[in-house]
Amino acid sequence: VKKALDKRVTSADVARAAGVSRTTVSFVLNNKPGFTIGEETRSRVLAAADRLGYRPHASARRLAAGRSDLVLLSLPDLPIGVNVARFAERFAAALAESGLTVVAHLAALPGPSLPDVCAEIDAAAVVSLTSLDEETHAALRQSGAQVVLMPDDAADAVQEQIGWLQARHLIERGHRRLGYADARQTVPQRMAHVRLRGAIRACAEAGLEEPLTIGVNLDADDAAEAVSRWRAASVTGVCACNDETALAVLAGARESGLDVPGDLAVVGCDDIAAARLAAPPLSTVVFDLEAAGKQAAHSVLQALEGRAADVAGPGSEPHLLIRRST
Amino acid sequence: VKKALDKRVTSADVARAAGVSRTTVSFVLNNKPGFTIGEETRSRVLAAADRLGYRPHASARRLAAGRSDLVLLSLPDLPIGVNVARFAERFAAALAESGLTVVAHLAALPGPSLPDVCAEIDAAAVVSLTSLDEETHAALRQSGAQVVLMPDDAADAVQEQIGWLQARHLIERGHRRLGYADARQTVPQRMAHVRLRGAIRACAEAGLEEPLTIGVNLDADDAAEAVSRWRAASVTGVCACNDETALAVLAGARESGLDVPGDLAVVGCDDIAAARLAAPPLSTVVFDLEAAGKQAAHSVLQALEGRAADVAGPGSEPHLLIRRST
DNA sequence: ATGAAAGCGCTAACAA
DNA sequence: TTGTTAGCGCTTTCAT
Repeated sequence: VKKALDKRVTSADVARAAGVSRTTVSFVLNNKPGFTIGEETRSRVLAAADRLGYRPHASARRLAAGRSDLVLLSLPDLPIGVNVARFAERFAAALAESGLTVVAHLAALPGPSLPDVCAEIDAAAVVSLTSLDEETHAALRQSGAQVVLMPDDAADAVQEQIGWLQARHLIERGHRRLGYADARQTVPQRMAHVRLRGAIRACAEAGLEEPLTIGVNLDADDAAEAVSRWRAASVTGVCACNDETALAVLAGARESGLDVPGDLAVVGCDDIAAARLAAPPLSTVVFDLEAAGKQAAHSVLQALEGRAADVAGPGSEPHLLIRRST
Repeated sequence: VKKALDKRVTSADVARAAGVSRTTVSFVLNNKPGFTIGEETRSRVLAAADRLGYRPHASARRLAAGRSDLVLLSLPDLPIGVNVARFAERFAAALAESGLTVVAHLAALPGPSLPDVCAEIDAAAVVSLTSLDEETHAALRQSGAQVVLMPDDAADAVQEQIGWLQARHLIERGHRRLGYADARQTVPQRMAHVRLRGAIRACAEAGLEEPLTIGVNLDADDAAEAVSRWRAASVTGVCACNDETALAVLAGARESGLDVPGDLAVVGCDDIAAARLAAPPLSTVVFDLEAAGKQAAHSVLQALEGRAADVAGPGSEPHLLIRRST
């Protein structure tokens, strides 16, 4: 038994060690459907591969086979919250079962563009959590991606619905002039705009002015300033683009000596743990991306099945609900 | 001009279109050091490549060149916080400048193991944010990774130091019996144990009993129960493994009608926004992973320079400091 | 049931 | 300065 430390173990090495041809090795290791492998040969090959610590060269395999088992998941924003985490969890679980390998592209980081990364790893499928423009989409297809999945209009509608729910929540409780707290400090949440649109729609439907939008840092002093501007404009209820921003507004109101929700009502979005633990607990819109993760995985699988699929559809309709705490 | 929609554009196509050989194409596109390319030929090749929308087949390139420009960043826990985000940001920025492509492995997700993923994408380097056991490390090397980077003893020492700092903070303020709040609900933070060790050491140094450790869910009721157990054991100060858990303890204390920090002092770790926005604001240990990210990138680059490097060293010493709020 | 041989698309000596 | 040629490690038809 000789241990080679410097050179890669190739399938030829395994073949030699097992006294068979490379073809046989390939058949055995890939469990080829044409089940023509003798039991003794099979185990001999397996043993040799194991003993030599053989790992097939993935790039060579992709080149020869002309297909890839890699799925690239593009995550837009960087501190990754629980919602996206749950999405990813379901997504990965479903794909793992089919032997696909998921790697993530952290789009918020500096570096090569999504199509470049896709090309570099030679992914079979790309799933993005944000809509891609036509150009990017074309580039992805050209990069070899066989299937490209992204939120479609339906998914956007869900985001819009979130803003709508927030505003409705406040309007139903008698608020006639609303504010909207946008995140200023963090990486701009790409979905914030869509949500705002929903809030605007809710106001319009109720015959109200559209919300007074103010960018808020995750800082009590800064939020206090925003709060005073809202107060000056007779705003009594504020929708925040996410829970962290909502917590900032809460802190700002507290600093201004205001009672929440008496003087100022706040509703967030995401249902992060910290929001539930705040005093008073935040009202927040909960949306469940788990189902979407599973569905996205199925779309990918189905599309890859025929190895010829195109842009696939929605990420399903997450259950939207508002958790009332105030 | 013919547009082929079904077949991949290969370097041969470009060569044909430009009326040169594949070698020339390869040289031009890779900007080979042996700068022997005529200006006219060069532009002709570039034009043809662009016109055909040529993208080199990355797998084929890796196979032929025998090297990879992929770096796999393994992220252990899934909701990804700001610390790790900042680390990744610096890390990616430094590597992007050198033309390396970073993709992330979300280790918390179900699916193939790190070595498997590494092999599948054929990464040149792997960086993990948690220590890898000897077996995994060996598997990674066998998977073709030329450099494997992970927190070493020094990095572990930093984590331990965090726990120590938390405990010291409380001890210095006169607390003689400490509690430790471990996360129960979330994916077990792999570093929590190391931190706890630091807290234990601080207690030992001060001649105190070791902290009473209780697992706490991110839930006020559950935390309230933990709080009453601590109170029963005369605990007056609690170190939490992270800020979210600390917020839960805060909520639990509030629910029990206790004054913070009067009746129970709490110190977290991570300095998340929500902690700063809580009432009262949380004391927390801040540690800065940005420097570590940059340093990790440099280690990778240096190691890859000689394409022969081994396990590299520390992730530098983050600046540790405690933000006192109470 | 197994092996021989022809590539997959690219790079990199070596010629010319 | 450019083209010829020989692989990289694997898959896969086609013989055997």
